Amino acid sequence: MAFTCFRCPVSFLHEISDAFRNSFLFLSHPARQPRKKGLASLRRIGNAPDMRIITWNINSLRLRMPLLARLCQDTAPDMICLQETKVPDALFPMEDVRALGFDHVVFRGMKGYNGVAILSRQPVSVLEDTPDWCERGDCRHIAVRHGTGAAAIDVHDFYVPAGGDIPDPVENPKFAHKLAFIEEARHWFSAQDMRRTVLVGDLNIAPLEHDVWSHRQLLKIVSHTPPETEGLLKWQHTGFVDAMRHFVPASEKLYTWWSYRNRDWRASNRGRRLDHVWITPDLQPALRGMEVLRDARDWDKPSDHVPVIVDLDV
DNA sequence: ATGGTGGCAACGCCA
Repeated sequence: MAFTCFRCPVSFLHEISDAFRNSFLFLSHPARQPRKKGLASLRRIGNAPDMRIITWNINSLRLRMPLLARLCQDTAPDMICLQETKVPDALFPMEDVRALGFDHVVFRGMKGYNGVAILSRQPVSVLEDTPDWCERGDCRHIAVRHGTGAAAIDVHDFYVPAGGDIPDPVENPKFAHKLAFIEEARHWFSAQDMRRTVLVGDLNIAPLEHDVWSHRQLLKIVSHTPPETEGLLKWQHTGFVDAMRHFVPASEKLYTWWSYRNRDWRASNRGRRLDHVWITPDLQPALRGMEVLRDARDWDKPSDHVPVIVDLDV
């Protein structure tokens, strides 16, 4: 890649136009597996949804490929939005991902850090007209259109900068970058005419009091400081509603991340809700269920984030 | 108040 190109290239699996090959591919993959009973607690009503989307900061796709396979077996998602894939595009494990039944994959990765990917069972097309946030060439956002015409749904997958340790934009350039990122995102989305849009990802901010284990003790901790939480809510209010809080009242604790640095994450339960699912209000009637897969935090060599599942009847 | 762990990639960064 030329040094002058700050934009990471978007790579995607070429559509296979031949009908015979399509049907062969379809048959060569296991049919969509039944939803497993382990999700009995899923906050939903009725039978299988039309579309199950999962967002997960996987913290290295290649290292945790077996966990991704398990996630698919257990939950049979239609689409998975990953963050922190930590894999350059040239090394993306396309064959492994296809073997899980995702024939339509888009990704934007770089060496060592960041990286996002969307895995889909059904065709998607990349939304090309998205900014290079803060002109960094970071791989922190990718978006697709699923379906066509009036039934189309746009899905944005974000990995917001963590922001370092010191909550001061003057002292800490990483914190300044984080604030600039969410401000730029707010501006961009406020200018969009959004319909049937889902925004998911690791937004690295826990905006509500009960999105953290101790509101008082975390007010000066990056991820829960007022400039971040206010900035994130302003971004959300450009046209989204919080789909997770649609199911879990704001008065109830809700976390998606537990630090590696806690000896017993479940006992101490010092969690934060850093991962989010937002939808435009026209999709609110389609909301069928949501689940934070807490058990994934105890899988072998876990990510510090757990998957969040949302079911839509679209 | 401090330090605790993990991934990547190379003996330090980032989270």
